[in-house]
Amino acid sequence: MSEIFPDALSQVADYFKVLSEVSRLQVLCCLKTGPKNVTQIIMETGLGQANVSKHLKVLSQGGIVKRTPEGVNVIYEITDPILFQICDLVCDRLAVRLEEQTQQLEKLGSNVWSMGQRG
Amino acid sequence: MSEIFPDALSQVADYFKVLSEVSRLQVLCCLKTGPKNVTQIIMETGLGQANVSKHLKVLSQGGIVKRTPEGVNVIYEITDPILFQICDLVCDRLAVRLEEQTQQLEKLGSNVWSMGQRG
DNA sequence: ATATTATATGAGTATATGGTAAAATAGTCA
DNA sequence: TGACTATTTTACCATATACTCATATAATAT
Repeated sequence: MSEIFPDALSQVADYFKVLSEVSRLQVLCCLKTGPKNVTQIIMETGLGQANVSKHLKVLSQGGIVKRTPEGVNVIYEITDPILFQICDLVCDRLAVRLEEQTQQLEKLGSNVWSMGQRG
Repeated sequence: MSEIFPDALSQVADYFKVLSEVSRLQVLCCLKTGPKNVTQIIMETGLGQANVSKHLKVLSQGGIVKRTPEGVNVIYEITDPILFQICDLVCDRLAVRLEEQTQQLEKLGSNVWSMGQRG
């Protein structure tokens, strides 16, 4: 975010894009507890096999996950502990927003109520 | 990222999705120096008028930007300072990756060189 | 070599989204 | 009211992508 030129921003955008899909976040959550092979990921997430394979490819090419073949299996693991810091910040932000929305709803509710009571 | 259920993850994914487009990051960079109206954003970013308007809507609905009409103009500003912490973390990560890639290229280069010198 | 298991890839479809041009809306002033 | 400016919305096209099914590749064992 230190540059205004689209060239630098596109890399940041690409990073966010990798994280902008629920299925991929599911896979990452699944990998949070440690390295797993594809079959384990498929079972834990409940996603389709080809689907998981493709998402793992995206995550791998995005540098978020490391791929290490091990015999017949392929082990995937999260390369970047910063990832969870990022996700935590987002979660914090979402929590704040949720709280704000709740407060606004309460305000709105009281307005509706007072209007209902009398013009 | 604290939940495994897709329901919670979809909100995180949505947040990332808003940040996963170069044009929107350009707009956010432009707003980094302070609140601006749409015309200013259009001029600073060089993006099309309708395009900027749409992106501002996405940013606004995503809760990343606050919209305040002011006479004929509409002022937009970043609601969430955490945003830049997130972007900074991503930039840090990208920098690390770039460095790793550079090192790998150097290794590769030396290998190629030694192979060229002799088997 | 063949079978088996684990993973990756290709084709096809449905959906989502970015960009642009044109029309619509909102606010202000004469 | 009508003209003018700022912003939003609509219609449309092109492109990207998530998902599934089927097939291909890779590694291992018999």
